[in-house]
Amino acid sequence: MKTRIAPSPTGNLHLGTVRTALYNVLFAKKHQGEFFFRLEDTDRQRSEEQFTQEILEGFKWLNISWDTPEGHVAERTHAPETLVGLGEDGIVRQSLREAVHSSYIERLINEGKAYRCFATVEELEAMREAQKARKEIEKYDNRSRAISKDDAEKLIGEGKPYVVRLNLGEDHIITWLDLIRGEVSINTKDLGGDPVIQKSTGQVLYNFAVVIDDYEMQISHILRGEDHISNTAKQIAIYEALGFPIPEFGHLPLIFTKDKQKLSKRKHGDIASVNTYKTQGYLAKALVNYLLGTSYNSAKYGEIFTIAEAAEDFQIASVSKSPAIYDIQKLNWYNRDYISKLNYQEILTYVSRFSRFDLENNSLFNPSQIQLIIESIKESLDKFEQIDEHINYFFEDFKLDDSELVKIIDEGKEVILEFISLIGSGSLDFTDQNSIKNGINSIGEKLNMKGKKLFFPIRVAISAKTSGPELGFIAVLLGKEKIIERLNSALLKTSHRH
RNA sequence: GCCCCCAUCGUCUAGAGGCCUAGGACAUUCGGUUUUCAUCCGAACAACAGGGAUUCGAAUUCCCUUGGGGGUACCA
Repeated sequence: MKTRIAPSPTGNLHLGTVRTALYNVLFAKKHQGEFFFRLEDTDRQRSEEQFTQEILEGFKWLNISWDTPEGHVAERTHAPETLVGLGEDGIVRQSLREAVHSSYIERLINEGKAYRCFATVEELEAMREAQKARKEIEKYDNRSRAISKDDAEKLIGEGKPYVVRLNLGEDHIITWLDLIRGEVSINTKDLGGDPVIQKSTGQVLYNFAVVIDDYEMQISHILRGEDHISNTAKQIAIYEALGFPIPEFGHLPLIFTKDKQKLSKRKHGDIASVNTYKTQGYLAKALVNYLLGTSYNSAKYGEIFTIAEAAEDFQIASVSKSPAIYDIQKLNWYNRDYISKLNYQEILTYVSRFSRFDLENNSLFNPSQIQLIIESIKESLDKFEQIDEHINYFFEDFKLDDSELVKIIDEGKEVILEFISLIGSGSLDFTDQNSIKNGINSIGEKLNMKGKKLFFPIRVAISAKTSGPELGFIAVLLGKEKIIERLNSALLKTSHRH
């Protein structure tokens, strides 16, 4: 059992690519097979080295690794001993395999299974126009099938450009037993005429290169998105023409956005790019779990599982057939769950990377205080990017500008006034959070206030937040001076009464 | 247009003819805890797209309709 992922470096690492990779890894793992990586970098116009690097970094971040393929040495039609295009990194680069691809094209032409088509783009356009006018289905009419060898050679001699097309032969039905969908069949007459397999530039087309490469890499099971279903029919026709054994295919459902659009780099930008999750402080394991959890669920582990755990009872046939809608809330839930399972050292590492404050070498707080602070807020972190909005008031002063917050201060100024005078009386111990808490309680009794009315004004005054750790906890860490200072400056925001 | 794929709570899903009064998770709402917020705990809300057929019995099988999606290149 050999599976693979074959991304093309024409953009950032896409969530869909990762999901497909994950299922291939999972499937291979389940059957103690191998998983390979091929870079489909033949589109020189759109491929960029920068994207290649991003994709590789993304895979590294996600902790997805691959095996090194050996290839079909015995059946090789060309010289080298090892798989052409295989790098030391175990990656097969399609762009290095052009000669290999061409050799197979030649073979197909010689065997009469493919032919040269000299029709120009203009001719083909005219043909389609005419078909349209006649209300026929627009497709290539296989006009060049009949060109004789002599005529073809003559035209080549004249330097006329040509493409190579695969001869699909008589209309017939191509059927395969899809690993996920069951039997799928497509009539060759619906394929739009004999497909081009080599461009006039000499470069082979995607569908052809894929077949050659998958064959030589000995891929046995191809799991890919369902947007490839009609490619599969064409590819099977190529496998048949070449006499290659046909691998198993499985077509995964796509990921959609809420408006049921295919998640695309162009239209949905950031959310489609893995890099976004990395830079916002998602845990790779959470993203992996989320992605696997759409379309598959583990009978044994329920919602939360690693790839290794999922592999224990993975059944390819029970992967969902219908598309999954991207749900950031569920991803966030996974991420919170994974964060909560991290130990403090791990959290500190992440949090330090995302905070603008120097947490590991801090002048205001010692390491154990930092630990208290971080552990007090870690439960409310969707992603590490949010760290500073939860801890900033510990490290720096703030301006109370938000009208909601000012309103809370204004309505609760008596509480604040009372708290200031209580602190002034010297009866509160700022080394003991219970002392502070009891103090606040006594204010509640005195003013006959409780709940929100009592706590919110103080909380907002000292943290500019409506949520966070215990007030006593915050007060002890910030200290008496800072608390008084913040209470007083909060009062400046109130409408003056005295 | 043509071809192909898909169809269970708002979302991800469980469900392989009777275990389904359709289960779980996320989200939402309401309680409890926290004299506040968050956390945590408990509960509620909420779905088999529609119509036929097969069957003693259908979310599960078949057909049609509808809806959604994908493909239809000398892109990958």
